Amino acid sequence: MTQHEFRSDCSIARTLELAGDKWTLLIVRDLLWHGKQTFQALQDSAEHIPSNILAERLKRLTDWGLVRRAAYQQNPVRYAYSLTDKGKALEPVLLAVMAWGHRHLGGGRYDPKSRKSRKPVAAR
Amino acid sequence: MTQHEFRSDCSIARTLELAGDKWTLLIVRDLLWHGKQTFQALQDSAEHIPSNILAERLKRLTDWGLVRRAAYQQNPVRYAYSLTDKGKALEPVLLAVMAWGHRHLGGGRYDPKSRKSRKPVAAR
DNA sequence: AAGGTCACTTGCAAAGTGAAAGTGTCAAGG
DNA sequence: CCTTGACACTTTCACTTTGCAAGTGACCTT
Repeated sequence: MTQHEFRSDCSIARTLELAGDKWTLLIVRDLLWHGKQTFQALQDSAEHIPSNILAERLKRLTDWGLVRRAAYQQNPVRYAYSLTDKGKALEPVLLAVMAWGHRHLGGGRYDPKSRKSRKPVAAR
Repeated sequence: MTQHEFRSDCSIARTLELAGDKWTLLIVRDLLWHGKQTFQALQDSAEHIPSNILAERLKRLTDWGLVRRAAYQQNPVRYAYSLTDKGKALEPVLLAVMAWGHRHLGGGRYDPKSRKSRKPVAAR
């Protein structure tokens, strides 16, 4: 991990320096829950992340040790991205964010145990 | 709340459209845990949020119904910001983010029950 | 040789960010 | 009465980030 000057000691402030944007947690979501492993697969998600942003975020997540990149074949070389333990440890964050968005923004819900998604619901 | 076109049905993607930046959750943190109520108090936090950003985020949080603004005195008018139930419901998100940042980025920890902060710890 | 896939990279306009200074309201002090 | 000061923002502007589109290079299939 690159050494980094944090704004403050606050764990929340620090985490937001890594993941405080509209895309990073979606990449983690796809790696953790939706079996996406390749650049292409990540790019094809419903939210249509621009490829330059995806490349930059994967680099950052790799630098910070949440993601690793490995060639899974040669000729042609193809890479698989996967979460490290540090990356997988974000699951409770995803679950809490999802629960809030489901309850208050009417978004869908995904159940990691059954690996199934439930329909969204009207916001209250 | 302003009607808003969400990128997708995903609850996480939706929540990130509201709170996917480096500041929003810190404002919620200060309102929820640190007794900050005024613009000034929020601005004086350790992370030094720029005042234009603070104003814009408070407006957004208010539009989305997580925060309310009320004059607590006249002559001169002074405003107090506070969280609605919808805003308070973000506490589990804050807790999960904080736990991750404490464990993996060496940030400090705050205990809502005792209202005390613990020292940061070296990252592993 | 031509076309296709994958994994990015580049170019560029538009939007967002942040430091600093400014505005308007009112109260208190000299 | 006039200056100073607090509070709650707003404005300005340089700089950075974002996002769309197109391009690149490696390699494979037809």
